This record gives sequence, C-alpha cells and structure tokens, in this order.
Amino acid sequence: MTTSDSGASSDFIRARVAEDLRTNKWGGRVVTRFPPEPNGYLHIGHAKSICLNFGIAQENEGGVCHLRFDDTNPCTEEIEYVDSIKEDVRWLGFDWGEHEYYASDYFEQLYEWAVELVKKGKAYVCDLDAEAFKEYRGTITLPGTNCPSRDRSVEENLDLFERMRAGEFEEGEYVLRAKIDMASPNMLMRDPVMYRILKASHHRTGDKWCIYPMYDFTHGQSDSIEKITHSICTLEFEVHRPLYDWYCEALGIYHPQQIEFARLNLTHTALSKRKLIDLVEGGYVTGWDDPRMPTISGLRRRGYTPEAIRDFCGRIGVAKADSTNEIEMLEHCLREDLNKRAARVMGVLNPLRVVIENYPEDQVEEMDAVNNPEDPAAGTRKLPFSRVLYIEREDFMEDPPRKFYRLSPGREVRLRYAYFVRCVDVVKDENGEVVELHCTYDPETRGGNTPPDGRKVKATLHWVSAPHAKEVEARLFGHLFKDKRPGANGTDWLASCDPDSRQVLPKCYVEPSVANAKAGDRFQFERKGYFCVDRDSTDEKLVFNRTLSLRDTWARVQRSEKRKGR
RNA sequence: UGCCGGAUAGCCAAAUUGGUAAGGCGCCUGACUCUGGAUCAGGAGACUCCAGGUUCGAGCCCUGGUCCGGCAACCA
Repeated sequence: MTTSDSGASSDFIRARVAEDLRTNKWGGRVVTRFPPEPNGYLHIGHAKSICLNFGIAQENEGGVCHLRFDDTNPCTEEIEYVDSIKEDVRWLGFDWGEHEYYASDYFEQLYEWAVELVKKGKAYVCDLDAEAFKEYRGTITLPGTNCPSRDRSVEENLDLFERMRAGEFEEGEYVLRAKIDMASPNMLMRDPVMYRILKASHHRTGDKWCIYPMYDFTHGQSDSIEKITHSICTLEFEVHRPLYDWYCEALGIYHPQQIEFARLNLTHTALSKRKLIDLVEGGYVTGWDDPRMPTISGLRRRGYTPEAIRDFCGRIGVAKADSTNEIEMLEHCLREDLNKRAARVMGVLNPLRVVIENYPEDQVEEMDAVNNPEDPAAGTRKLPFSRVLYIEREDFMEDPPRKFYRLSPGREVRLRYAYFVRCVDVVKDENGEVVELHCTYDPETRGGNTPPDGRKVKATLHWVSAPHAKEVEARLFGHLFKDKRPGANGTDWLASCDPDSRQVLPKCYVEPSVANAKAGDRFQFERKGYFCVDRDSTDEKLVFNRTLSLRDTWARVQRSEKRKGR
C-alpha cells in the first residue's frame, strides 16, 4: 500500500481518479463533494467520507471539494445542524473555501427540469394514495403495474404540477413521478417519486415552496450543477446509480460519475443515526457530545485530536466490502498523536496519603521535571516536594503478588523526579483499610537519581505534594458497549450498553502547574493516561475527561498470570 | 423467489498487462528505560469462500455453487 503525503493509502477510488486524469476524462479536473443532510450530528463514519472527499481534492493539483447540504426535507432539517456540521468539518481540518452550497438553492432549477421531463413525456403527476401506490409498485420479486394516471396528457400533467407548486392540493394528494419502468427489477426505477407536497417551511427557503424534490431527483443534478467529477457515496446508494444516471441522461446535462464505498463500522459502538438518537433520548449518554459518543463533538470533548482521526481514516483504507474496524485501531492513532504532543503532568486519581517520616516538617523542595520526553522543546518545570504526599492507591499492595513491583511494606521505589522512598509503616482504620503509608526517603537519591551505592528500584511512581495539590474531578470512560458488535446475531443492542462506561472520581489531585488549564487543554497524567479539561470545569474545580489510558502492560501481566492460575 | 454488490490471517487491507500472498492494528518474545508509557529487535498467524475448468503458471480469467450485505419511505 503506497502512502501519499496526506497519509492516505491508495484505494480503488483514488486509482479511478488517477485513471480518469490519465485519460483526461474530466479535462484534468477533480471536484468532489461532502453532501450531508442537516438533520443530525456528524460522527466518525462521516469523518471517513470527509477525509476521502477532501483528501482526494487535496492530493490532486487544482482539486476542489465542495460542502453541500442536501436539504430537501424541511421536516427533519434545521439550521442548528448546518452550523454544527460546518464546525465539525472545520475542526477536522478541512476548508471548503467559498464552495459552500445548498441543494435548496437549486430548487428553481430543479423545478424547471421537472417541467422539462413532463414536457418530454418522461414524468407525470400521480394521484395514487399511499396504499394504492404501494400496491402498484409490486414487490421485490413481483413487477409493479402501471397506474392509470401514467397516461395523463402532457398538458394535464403540466397543469397539475403547476397547481401542486401553487399549493392547491393537500399533502399526499399528488406526487410527480418519473416515467421509467414499473416492471424494472430495480425497485428504484419503478417510476420513482420526483416531487412530493410538503406544507412545511424550510430552514432556508421558508414558505416559498410547498413541493420538495426527493433525494434522487436532487443529488445527481446538484452534482451536475456544481460540475462534480467524482460523486462518492456509500454502498447503500449503489442501487440508486441507475436512477442517478437516468436523470442526467434524460435531462441531457453534465453527468458526474457516482462511486460507492463501504461505510465505516466500529466495534464497541453504534454509528447509525437512529441508534445515536436512541442513546441520547434514552438517557444512556449525557448528550450528543457525551465523551463516549462516536460523534465528532463527542470525540472532540473526549479529547481526540483531528490529526488522530484523520490518521485513522487514512489507515483503514477504502473498499467495497462491508467491514468493521476495531476501535483499538482508532485508539492506537490517538495514543500515537497524543504521545508526541501531550505535556506530562502528575495526577493522582485514587489518592493514598504518604508521610515521609525523615523529611523535615516544613521543608519544600522544587524538583525539576521534564514536560515531554518526546519533545525536548517542551522544556521542564518545577515540582514541589514536601513531607506529605499522595500516591496512587493501586501503587501499594500490602501483600503483593509475584510480578507486582510497586510499593509494599519494606520495599523501596522511586518517586519520579524526587527521591527513593521505602515503606516502613502502614496505617489502617478500624475497618482494616489502609489510610496512610509511612515512608523514609534517601537524601542521596535527590531528583530520583540512582544513589552512589548503585541501588536499583523496580518501579517509579507518580505523586503529588499534598499541601500543593489541586483537587480536581476526573471522568473515566470505557467503551459504550460491552459487546464487540452490539446487536449482532439478534441480541438487543441497547442491552449491551454499559452503564459503567462512565466513572466519575470527584476527588483527585493534580500538581499545581495545571491550575490555570482551560477547557480543551490536553495532558498526560503520567502512568495514568491522556486527559483533557472538560467544559464543565469551574474556577473552583477543574474537570478532566480521561481521553484514553496508556497502554497498560501491568494489566496484561495480571491477565496472563490469572490465565496461568497463579 | 428478483436485482445489485461483496468475499485475501482475530480486525482493516494491498498485490503493475495472470508469474507464485505487502503493510497496519491486535497478539506473543526479547532489549532498553526515572512513565509496567515511548522506542527498538524478533515471532506466531492465510489450504486468498467452495468445486471444477483454461494455462507452463490463477487471489487475479471462465463455469457452477456457498455465504454475507443492500434494495419494496411521498427519508437521505
């Protein structure tokens, strides 16, 4: 697989574009488009399409990608969605320049084209009610039959269609249909509806229209108007292609090439619009931008970077086979990006108090800490160290199993950038629960360095000085669904939704340097994962979302030890 | 039962005009390490859906099957 500058791999669509360029099919032009319907929020699946369309445009000299809103159904569309879609595409890092279009801007042209087809005897007004309409259409195995109004005269059709536009009829009374073939094995070719009456006001055209064109009578012509070269869409539109072609040919207009690819599916999540709505409305998540949602806004709030998402979209490839990518792939891309750029910081999620017995009562030292070992330019910072600290509760075990080499009674570990400390006492409450550790430190290990005697420790722990610590809230997230493929083989997909996928830790401690962090800022809490500041943060208390944990080899060791039955 | 499309390791996914199966993720080892992170080195894993055929040679071509997906909104 060859890799281009954008990081995208070559695929059958890019190969096709290259071939068209070679044969000069489109006069050297490459014009694609991303055509969302403004009736919902964009998700990671849309990102795949966005990266594909904008990517192809970028990779080719003079290539352009349009952002076009497919707004032909006023009943479900809203301006709010238009705005969120624009924000998301922009955030992903793509620029459509002045090429922002709306199918609704083509309504007049579309109407004229409809009239033209009527005049050519290729379209007619049909008065079948919904039930009869269905009967005449036939079934998947039985051909349909011509409805009586199919033979209406051109004059009468023209008059009726004009009156439909004028608002003389009620919804459902009439529709305009293309006269194709009621016996076609392709259901979409059985005289598809071109226009329906909808007495709804449109978010852009207001009440100017009461008839609205259907997707099929809009999409191809919009592509045509915009001189799109490659109209890339997902597989379910494959059966629409003959109709797409039919309209362009019947109208004798510029005819773009529709190409279909398989939409993205991801394990442990749901991507259909319907399911996402159910999650929000059912209260399974806190909203469209819940950090567990696969929506662009959810991923953004979670702390994903546009770079990671783009990298992911480039790596998964584009093909025609239905496929489900493992979410681990997405997470890998994220870790790779965040590892390079996230500033390291000390943050203790489940605090356990530690007193350094031999450390002077009121002494405070400033320890030098590296901000990002992957990026020397990120510099260093000072970390206050004192007699009372917090360490991670799970970094101590009174009775450690084999292979656990963190702190335990009598054992010595390194406190990162600070000192070697040895656990000398364990304080418990009346329930026998460990509430405090007493340790001694070795002054010769200042900075965390190996002492003159060459003594080694097997673990390095993160810590926070208690008097200097800032209390924050941390929200940890797991996969939204327990099952890899929720709803697979007839199971209830919603039952697989994991209520414990969101865990709130109200009392965590972070080092003082992050005190002025702002919403959206990203950090790596050393050894604990990547975090970003949530917008729920207040002046009094910062709220952190854990974007993703670090790769956890210890967890893996535990798993394998368990398997071995130790 | 009709039409359209698809099928290459656990998951994605490559393979110029048929020339003898890339890569990534994941998994497993080992090295290194002041993050059990990162990095580096190595490894396991594919009768290319099946059965025939053409050919010196087939993942690619032909025939016949199998399985999976999509299509019967006045949604997109």
